[in-house]
Amino acid sequence: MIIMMNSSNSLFVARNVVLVEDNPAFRLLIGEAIRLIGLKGNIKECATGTAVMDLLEQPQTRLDLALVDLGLPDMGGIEVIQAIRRRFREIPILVISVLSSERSVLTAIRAGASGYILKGESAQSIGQAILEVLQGNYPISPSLARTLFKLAGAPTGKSDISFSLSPRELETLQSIALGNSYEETAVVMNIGVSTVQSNIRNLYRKLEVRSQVQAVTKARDAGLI
Amino acid sequence: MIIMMNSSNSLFVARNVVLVEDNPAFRLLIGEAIRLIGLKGNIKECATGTAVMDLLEQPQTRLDLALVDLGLPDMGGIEVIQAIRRRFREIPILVISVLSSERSVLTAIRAGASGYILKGESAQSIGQAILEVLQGNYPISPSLARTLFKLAGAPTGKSDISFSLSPRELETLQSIALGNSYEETAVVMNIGVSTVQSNIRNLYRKLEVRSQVQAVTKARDAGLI
DNA sequence: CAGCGTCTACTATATTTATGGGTTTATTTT
DNA sequence: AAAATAAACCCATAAATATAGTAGACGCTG
Repeated sequence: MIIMMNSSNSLFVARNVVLVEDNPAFRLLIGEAIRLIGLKGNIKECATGTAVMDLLEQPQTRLDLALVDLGLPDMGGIEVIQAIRRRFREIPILVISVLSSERSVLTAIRAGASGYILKGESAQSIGQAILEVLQGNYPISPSLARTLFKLAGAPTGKSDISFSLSPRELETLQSIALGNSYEETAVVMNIGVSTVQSNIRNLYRKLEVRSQVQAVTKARDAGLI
Repeated sequence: MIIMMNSSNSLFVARNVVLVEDNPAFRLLIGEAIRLIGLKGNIKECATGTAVMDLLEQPQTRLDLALVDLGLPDMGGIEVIQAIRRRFREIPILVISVLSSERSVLTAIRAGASGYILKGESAQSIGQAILEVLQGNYPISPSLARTLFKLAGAPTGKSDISFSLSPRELETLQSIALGNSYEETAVVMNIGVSTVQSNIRNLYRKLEVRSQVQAVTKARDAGLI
């Protein structure tokens, strides 16, 4: 787990790094982490998303590494990541955030992050993570590994949209999603076909759809199935 | 990153461990890893999948940790993981394998693995990984982290089943999957409703289904949509 | 208690879908 | 070259689904 620090290592040549972080205290912490691992480079600090955008727009800008915080005052860190990734296809982008939610991790990964580490970590650990992304690895805080496993194993693709279907309506929808007809659904749910129709009608209204396929698709996207 | 070894730590009480591994050399390596971290426990070694099954069938069997190799002589390690997971809902299951493919990692995770480490690692690293799973973390070899990121970010869920739909049949199906009716599909495809019906009928036969929802579901699973 | 939502149920009609029957054309197999 | 196969098209019809109107029983909330 310990990466040897070798002064002849190519990791330690001068590098162009952008640090996106609005909080001065954390800028110091991360600066400390960078010093700890002996990384020499030209470090640009951006406190806002717009500052990053300005930097990316300049044609002469070169980057080898981006360290970005998700919580910025003016725009979402996710958009910043996407913008950086669009401009520099290959560079490592390490997220350093206080946010530990599944949603944060997922959106960051989808946006193009190469690693995700929490701010609770020590300067030493953060430095270690920086070394790893530079080597092409994908460091992640141990407490987030579980989240990552879950995401990898269960491709839910959950959206944050949530529909307030009643229990029976949900059951009805789930039965339909399995490919059951109204009649089959009525049998397995121990209700009449008329009731299935009622349930379907009501959940169609809630989901704003007008066919089984649309309902099932929408429900899948919303993670109801 | 370094976990302190503290003899008063609850990790080091006696534990019931099962080691599933057919190769004697690797059994020694893993035994060495266990000694290195000072884990005391009752270690059962199984060289075959059936041996594990026998063990699981005994009512008095108690387990706190499973270490399983994916390459077994008689049955797939995946099935072993599933069986262990069925019997013991909560225990950590650490995969120790030579297989580094995306597919191996994914199926192991879906089967219920709590960590995945490659056999190329040192006894020290393996021991470290064992400590981590015991703490509820999800250790993974650094070289696999990229795979995990990819899986988490791009939930393709592709199955290897492939159906030979003709181009028009596929188009028809895709239109239906968007929630279009036969009539709407006919318009966008510049054909008659009758033809849509024919296409649908033919692809139903190929997919062996009898409704839109079933067809769309099957096609999604097969990665056609 | 009046109102709202849920769950159940029925009737009735309109629309859509599933499935039967075909034809033609092109490709592959025998 | 004849036969078989599959794609793409059309028609007709029975089955299933969507939509509308209505309504009783139940529980919850203001």
